[in-house]
Amino acid sequence: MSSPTHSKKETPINPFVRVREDHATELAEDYLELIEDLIEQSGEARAVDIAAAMGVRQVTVTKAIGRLKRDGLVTAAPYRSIFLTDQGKQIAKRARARHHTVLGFLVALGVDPEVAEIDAEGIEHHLSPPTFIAMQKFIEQQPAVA
Amino acid sequence: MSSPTHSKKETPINPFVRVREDHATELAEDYLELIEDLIEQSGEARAVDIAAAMGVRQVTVTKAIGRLKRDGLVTAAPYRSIFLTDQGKQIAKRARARHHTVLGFLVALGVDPEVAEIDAEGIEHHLSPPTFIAMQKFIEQQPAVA
DNA sequence: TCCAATTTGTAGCCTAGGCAAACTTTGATG
DNA sequence: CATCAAAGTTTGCCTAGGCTACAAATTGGA
Ligand SMILES: [Mn+2]
Ligand SMILES: [Mn+2]
Ligand SMILES: [Mn+2]
Ligand SMILES: [Mn+2]
Repeated sequence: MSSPTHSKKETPINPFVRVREDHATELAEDYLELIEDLIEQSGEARAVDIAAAMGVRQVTVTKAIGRLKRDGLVTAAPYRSIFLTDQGKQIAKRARARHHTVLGFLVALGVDPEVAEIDAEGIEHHLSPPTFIAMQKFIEQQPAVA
Repeated sequence: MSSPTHSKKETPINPFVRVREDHATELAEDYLELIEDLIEQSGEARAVDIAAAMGVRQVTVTKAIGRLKRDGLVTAAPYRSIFLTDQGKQIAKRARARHHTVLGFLVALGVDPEVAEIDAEGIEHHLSPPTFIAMQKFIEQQPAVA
């Protein structure tokens, strides 16, 4: 047969549909990356610290963690800190690499690092592979900053 | 007095808070731009066309238009087409200019125009003024494509 | 040890933004 | 000018992701 019935996920042609899909996975990616950062930095990820970093209330974190648990991305026991599953770690790793690249790209473009950090947090979820690759190439082609 | 009590809107320092704010205004911007496009192209903006363009059902458009009406950005009477208020037109104009710049930037970066169109639809809502200006400068500095 | 501050959980509320199903209005056409 | 298909509305439902208020558990310090 030509053209397999199911490839991977049918990339939508409609830009607005794509944006909605991007947003559906956004919060998970940001949470997972943050949880890994907290474990790295302070030894564990507590809801209170996640809440402070995300700028939301703890109860909002609790509900989000519940969804991540449901989706098999974290493990969490009551009154205990939060851990990533293998799948969660994979997503966190990719999210971090992507974030790093977008940040580097914006800085290479001449944007102040503080502003770049803020904008990267939103932009990073809306990049097709070709756009991401173009950003990587741009960074490489940049002459090292003096 | 030094530092006025209220400036304009207190730009948040927390990237995640900024992203949430960006998303809160996103749908309005995209709808308004689209409505103006439809009026330009076909003489009027009908819910059925908005729905097709956005990739949602008509009832979803109806509800969204209700929010835009509530916020003073459109006028709409039952079973009639939709019009922008002056405020709605302003937002649409800015959104279109911004969209155009982001698209041009991605193409200048070497991204295929079709892909650029898709990615621009998400990226455009997450740009600080300095990043936007950096994109404009990059476009200008680009040698004209042969 | 114990107790009070911190942290987490629970209950209940809200808005945005999606959907399907059924009903109503409009307007083109015979 | 009656009909009927297309368009729009209404109703009711859902999930995500916010919030407050209050209850319960944990834990470090006296
Ligand atoms: Mn992000
Ligand atoms: Mn976004
Ligand atoms: Mn958009
Ligand atoms: Mn747009």
